[in-house]
Amino acid sequence: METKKYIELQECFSSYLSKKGLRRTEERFAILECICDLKGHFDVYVLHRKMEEANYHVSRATVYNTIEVLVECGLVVRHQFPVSSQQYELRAYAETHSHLICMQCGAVRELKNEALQKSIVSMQIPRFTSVYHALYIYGLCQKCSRLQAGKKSKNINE
Amino acid sequence: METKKYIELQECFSSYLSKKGLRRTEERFAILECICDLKGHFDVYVLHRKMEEANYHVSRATVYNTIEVLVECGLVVRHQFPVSSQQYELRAYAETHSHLICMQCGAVRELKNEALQKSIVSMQIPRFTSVYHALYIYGLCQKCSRLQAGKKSKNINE
DNA sequence: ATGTATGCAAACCATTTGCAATGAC
DNA sequence: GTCATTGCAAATGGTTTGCATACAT
Repeated sequence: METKKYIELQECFSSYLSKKGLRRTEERFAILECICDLKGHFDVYVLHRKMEEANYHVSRATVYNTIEVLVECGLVVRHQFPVSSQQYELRAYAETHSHLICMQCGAVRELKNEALQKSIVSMQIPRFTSVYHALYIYGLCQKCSRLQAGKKSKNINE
Repeated sequence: METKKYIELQECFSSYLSKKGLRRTEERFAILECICDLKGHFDVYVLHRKMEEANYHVSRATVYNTIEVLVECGLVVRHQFPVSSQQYELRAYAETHSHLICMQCGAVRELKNEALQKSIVSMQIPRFTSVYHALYIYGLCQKCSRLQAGKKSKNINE
């Protein structure tokens, strides 16, 4: 991420911390900086490892704490329901409601579609103040799609 | 869920099991039936408890195993990235890409919008075979929105 | 009869918690 | 100086695994 953008985020984080009466510690800014370098998706393990690799030691507890603050202030997005266990739903229900996620190999790819994003953002929702959204499209990536097609033609004789 | 719909799902599950050479056990159908009764979101804990309450005992391991099969055959949706740990992303990145999820209290509400769903489904995606999608809109529910507004007016004097 | 599926309990691992030491204010 | 934040290690809790038993095919 270009320096200018990082500084904006840093300032945003800094003013959020002040506003909330939270301390501006070296660790917190180091973690935000590391996240900026990671660019895409990450989990605590990856983030923590990256920081160790850069010879910047913070405890995992601090990483969790800082991420929490970053999520609260809206700089970081948590890609999950806000409960700890995995959530499921009958597909029949779920479908009545974009990352591209391959159901086979788990690869995650981003999809940009301005028109769609626009229509989501401009949607009027009663009794809800929307802040941001995430669209996940599940399916098969090109590679797995081909593999599956291969299997299918074999299975014709079953 | 009305009986007719459950039977359809049961048949779908049954034929999937046959096709894959998996056994059609009593437990597997009991679990699917219980999921149909649950209707909305659930986790393994809730599902397992519900079955115990109905005096139908299955081990948690079996619940996990069966859910896995149900996800594979597309009857059940897993509301998460296909990795075990929570995934994060800089909001600045995530935004370039509908459940209504309250960022404050975690309440999850469903939002239906046919036009939007239609435009998502009809979207042409290169090198990806889409199967289903999930749109999460994060923000504040009415209750928390009011609480926050209350706080803000207090904080004006900060 | 064969080998998959189940039940149980132990193992695993991401995340959280408790507490003493540190350091931002 | 005060008290939030950190680091460390232990605890927690959802999920997975190993293995003996049960049962669908």
